[in-house]
Order: sequence, then C-alpha cells, then structure tokens
Amino acid sequence: MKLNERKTLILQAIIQDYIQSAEPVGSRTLSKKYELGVSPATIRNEMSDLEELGYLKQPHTSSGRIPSDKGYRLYVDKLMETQKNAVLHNQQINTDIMRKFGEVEQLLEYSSKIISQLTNYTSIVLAPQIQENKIKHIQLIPIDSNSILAVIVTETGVIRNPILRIRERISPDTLEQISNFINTKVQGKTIKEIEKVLLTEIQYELRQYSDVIETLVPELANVIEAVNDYGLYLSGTTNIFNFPEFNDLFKAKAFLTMLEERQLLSSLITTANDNKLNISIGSENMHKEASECSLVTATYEIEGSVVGWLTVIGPTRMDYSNVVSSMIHLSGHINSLLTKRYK
Amino acid sequence: MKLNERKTLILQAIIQDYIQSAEPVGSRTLSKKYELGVSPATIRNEMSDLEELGYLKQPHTSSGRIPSDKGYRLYVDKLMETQKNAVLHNQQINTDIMRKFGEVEQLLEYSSKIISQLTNYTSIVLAPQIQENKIKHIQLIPIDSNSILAVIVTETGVIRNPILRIRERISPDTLEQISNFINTKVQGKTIKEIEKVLLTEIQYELRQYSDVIETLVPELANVIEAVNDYGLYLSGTTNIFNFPEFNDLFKAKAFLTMLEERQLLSSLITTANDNKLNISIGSENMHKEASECSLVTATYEIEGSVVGWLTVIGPTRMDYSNVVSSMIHLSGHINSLLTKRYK
DNA sequence: ATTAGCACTCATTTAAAGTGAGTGCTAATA
DNA sequence: TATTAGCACTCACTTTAAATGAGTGCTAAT
Repeated sequence: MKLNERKTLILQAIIQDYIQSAEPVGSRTLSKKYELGVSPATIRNEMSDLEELGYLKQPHTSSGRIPSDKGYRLYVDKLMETQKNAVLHNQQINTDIMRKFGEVEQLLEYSSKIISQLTNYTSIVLAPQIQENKIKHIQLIPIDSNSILAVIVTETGVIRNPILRIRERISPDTLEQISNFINTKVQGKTIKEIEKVLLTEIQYELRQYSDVIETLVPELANVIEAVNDYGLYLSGTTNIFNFPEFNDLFKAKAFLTMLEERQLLSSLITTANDNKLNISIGSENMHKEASECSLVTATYEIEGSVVGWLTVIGPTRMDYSNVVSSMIHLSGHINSLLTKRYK
Repeated sequence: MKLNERKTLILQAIIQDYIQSAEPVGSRTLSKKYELGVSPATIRNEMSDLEELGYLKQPHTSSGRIPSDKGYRLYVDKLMETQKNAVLHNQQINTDIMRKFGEVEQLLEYSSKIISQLTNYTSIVLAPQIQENKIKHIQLIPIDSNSILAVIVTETGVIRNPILRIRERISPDTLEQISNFINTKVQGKTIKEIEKVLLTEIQYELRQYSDVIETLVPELANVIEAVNDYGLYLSGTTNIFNFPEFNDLFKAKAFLTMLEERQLLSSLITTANDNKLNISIGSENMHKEASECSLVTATYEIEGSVVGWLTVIGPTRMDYSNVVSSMIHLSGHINSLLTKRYK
C-alpha cells in the first residue's frame, strides 16, 4: 500500500485538526470541515489504511483517529508549511533590551522568556558548558586577608568567580605576579585540559614565590572543577497546564518533575543534535520521561562553533509550524547578537 | 465563653490529627484516638464552642471540623511543641559540602535544596539584595579592545560581573588607575548610595585620563543599576503535588504560577518580618494568592545584620513543629558558616 | 455537667440507563 | 473498479437515582 496524494492530504488535515483541537478526528467532521471531495465512508477507508501504515492510531475502537509519532514525523519532514511570520515576531522581541545585556547569561535568560512567551510552550536554554570552553583570562583579586577572588573569563563570554580561601596573607604585588604567570599558562586551554597535571606543574614552577602557593593552587584546582554547572534557563513551565494532554495531576507532575532534572534535560537536548534545527518527537526521545513530549531545538554559536541550545518542549501535539518559525527567527537573532559581540 | 483547659486539649488534638491526615476530624474518631476521658457527645459540644470562638470551621454541615487560620495561629503560638530533632537533621546536612562553597550564592542554592528535602515542602531562599549592601571592592579588568569586565564585590560576599562596552581602546595601566580611583570613591557605599550623582562626580574628576571616561562611567552607572535581581532560589516546587489540598489542577497551577512571580514572593517573605523566625498563616499573608498557604521564614545574617531570608512555603495544614525545628537548626548553621567566613 | 439515643445532613460511592460521535462491513451505485 | 449510502455495533462519557456512612445537633435520661 502506498501513500498516495489523497492519503497524504487526509493525513495532513487530520494532523492540523488535531494540533488545533486535541480531539480525535472523525471522518464526518473531516469531510465537513475540509473540502476533500469525498464522502466520510471513503475517508474512513483511507483512515483505516493510514492506521495500517502506522501514521495514525485510535485511542479506542469507536473513536476518531489521532496522529502517531510516525505521523508527526512525516508531517514535520514533508507536509508542514513553515509560516512566514517572522515580521510579526520581530515586533515582540525588544532588540534594544537584548543588546543591552552585559553577560551572555542574562541574554540567554531573557531569550528563554521570550521563547516561552512567543510559543506558549515551555522553553529551556542551555548555556555554554564552561568546561568545554577555552579560557580567555584568569585573574586573582585579593579580597581580604584570607580570601582571593578568582575571575575566570572564557572565550564564549561566560564568567565565573569562585573565591579561594588561603591561610596566610599574601601581598597584592605577589598575587598579581602569580596571577599573570598562571594566566600565561592557562590561556587558550579549556577547563577540561587544565586538570590537575597542569596545575601541579604551575605549583612547582611558582614554588619560590611564597608558601601560599601550596594552598592556593590546589584550592584553585578544586574550585575550577566545581565551577561547572548545567547552566540551564527554564521559562514558561506552567504553560503545560494549558494543554488537555496534561490535564491530569500525574502527567502534570511527571512533566514538572522532569523539568527539575537538569541532567536529564541536558542529555535530551544535546543527544545527537548538531543540526541548526532539530525536532525530536515523542518516542524518538532518549528518555522515557519525555515520550509524550516533543522538543524543537536550535543551536547557537559563538565564533562559528556551537556552544549552546535553545529549546521548546511541549506535547507531541505541538504547533510545529509556528514553533519552528519562531525558533529559526529567534536563534538567528541571538546568533547575530553574539557574533557582533565576539568579533 | 473561655478557652479552658479541656477545650485547648481538644483543639490541639484536632489540629495535630488534621495536620497528619488532611481529613476533617469528627468527635468519635477523636475520642477513640486520643484519651480525652469524655464521650463523643461532650466533644461535640466543645467543638461547637471552639467553632463559635473561631478556632475551627466546618467544610459542610455534617462533616467533622478543620482548624481555621486563627486555630493554627493559637497552635503555633501556644500549643505546639518544637521537636528536639536537631541531631537527626544534622546527619542529613553535609556540613563539609556546605563549607566548600566559594560563593554565598552557591551556599544558598544548596541550602534551599536541603530545606525542601528536609521538610518536604517548597523552599524559597532570598539572596542578599545587592543594592542594600556596601561595596567592598570594585575592579575593572580589560577583556578585549572594546570590553571591560567590572567585578563588584559586596561586603556580604555577593559578586557581580557586568561587562562594560567601550568604544576606544584603553591601556591596562590607565584602566588600573581609573579602577583604583573609583574604588576609593565607592568603597563602603551601597549601590543605592552611589547613584548617578557620585558617578558624575567621578567622571568629572577623572576627565583628564582619557576620552574613554565619557563612555565608561555612564556605562558603569547603567550596569550597576541593572545589576540588581531578586536573587531567589526555589527548590522542591513539585512537592506541592504530595498534598491533597492541591490535588486539583487549578490550585496546583495557581500555586506554581505564584512561585514564578519573584516580586510577589519577595514581598510575601520580607513584609513585616524582622524576627529571627516568623510564621505567616493563610489569610495573614499580604497577597491573596497565598491565602491558602503558610510561610515559615528565618533570617540569616552577615556581621550582625539581616541580609536575607530562608523560607518554607506549603499548605496552611503544615507540620509547623517539624518545619520550625528544621529551620531553627539550619538557619543557625548557615549563620555560623557565614560568620566564620566574614569575621 | 455529662452522655446515650436518635433523626437528620450531605459528600461520596455505586449502579444503571441513555447519549452520541465514531467505526467497520455490506450492498448498491457511478 | 472506486465510491458511497445504510446500518448495526462500540465505547467513552453523561445523567440520574439509590445506597452508604461519617458526622452532626438536639433532647431526655443519668
């Protein structure tokens, strides 16, 4: 059996209708609402075929059809028309506000909010993973007699400032020299690369400076290791309550609990996902917790390499067309802002 | 009518039972479960009196009684015994982990998690409001030809690092001199105090240094103003699903939506709340969104002044006794860690 | 002052009947 | 041969009614 033009048309109509209504679509409704030129009985036969082909399924014997994950997949790959509503969106994004952000993190947090407002789904933004980034600059600043602030700036613009505890006093001049030396050693390296080895080396070479080195460098090592976090911005989490598929306390709770597991989210988003735009539907997701959700993920880049992800998560019955066009638009916007900043 | 000893005893039993069961408490149940030495009929009479006095209410005519907000108030003020379970908790808090945190923010984030785990309610931690804090240190660090990293350290240990954009190049030496000068001017001042006035003065006095000053100082002013956020750590938000009073999509949604409004939470917590430990019950809360919730709030201090709040939010049927003892214990712990650090 | 007894209330549970959107199959039709 | 009208059937959902039971308030006896 082949997917001829009429079947395709009917499938498209069913998916569009279901995305809009969240109700199983029946043959009579379909023939009344859409001008398909055939009777409900014919549509029923076609629907039955589409089910056999795996594009549709039936919640129970005497109900209408709903799309399967395979159906959605065909839809997003072949049938869906991406709306040209970029202009509309442009008005909603306050570009001036976005340009103002000093730190990448703030820009991302704001972007997350914008995405969830634009799409009415939940948005997750993954910040650049600091461990993968090259260090641009490390500076040690004395704070008081027993603490030093280490400012770590990466090439992607992420900044961390762990505080180091030391036992003995250290003069600002000495600290500056130490700071400069460390800088020459770690610049251009990623945090992963630094590791203990390099730091031990530094500690050895600096040993003449002061006894302080013995506590300072290991402390720096500890702190650098701990500096990584998942850097994840969530927005619009309560939007989930708008969708009938989550009108059930268990499902709503499961969804919100999933959102609290940063590691899970992170792996959902980054797994096998180097495309500019990726759609992952229901059972295609690697975690069963997300098997009733779809994710639309766009990457963002700094200096040509992918450093993070913007994503929308919602029910598989997602308004893909709308979400995709929003994401294309917004990720383009963010990329151009980031490029301007780092060129 | 007066609240004699027997009435008090009955009230206490009802509240304890209801906190545990979430079911309206009837006279027969009460007489069987607790050894009150009187018959259900007598208890009924007393209950009727307690309702008249406003300590109890009836969901409907033929149901048992549940405590009113006034009843809970009496309970937490007079009847409740704070458990001496500090030792138990101690084991659950990994003090070594807590000591390790370089930044105050991380300590607070972790504390929030601990609180929600310990109590099984939702926890909110309010970070020190940076605008109210005195500045300990400002340092300008060159990043590249058109951006400067401003590191702002407050006396409460909160660190911010906005990036300043400048048009012209500036030599590291000049920048250091500027940085030092600004430092002498702003040290010990709060961000609020700095305002535009002081910065205009600085700009005037520095005018000979370089043209850069004309863009740099206003940029600093902008960025300092923007630096404030609500600094709020939420944890255990999905715990709300464990309570039957939120076993209703509308209520669950309303609660979670409330948690997303940072400004509202902030005012709920800080309003009229300078006590070491404060309990705010249902309608006592200033926002109607929280009229079915109770908050238990503890302060934390740095160098003797209150800089932030730890709070637990849950249904008015909260296990006050347990929460209070957890909070006393944990806030004491955090305070001692902070004191050690800043003395 | 306390309590046993009893009629009454009302949310909740259970069962049964009715509704309606939708299907699959068959036979008639173009 | 493809399409369609007709019809019996399915099944979630709604409606209605009756039964249940935990609890009350009131009254009269202790």
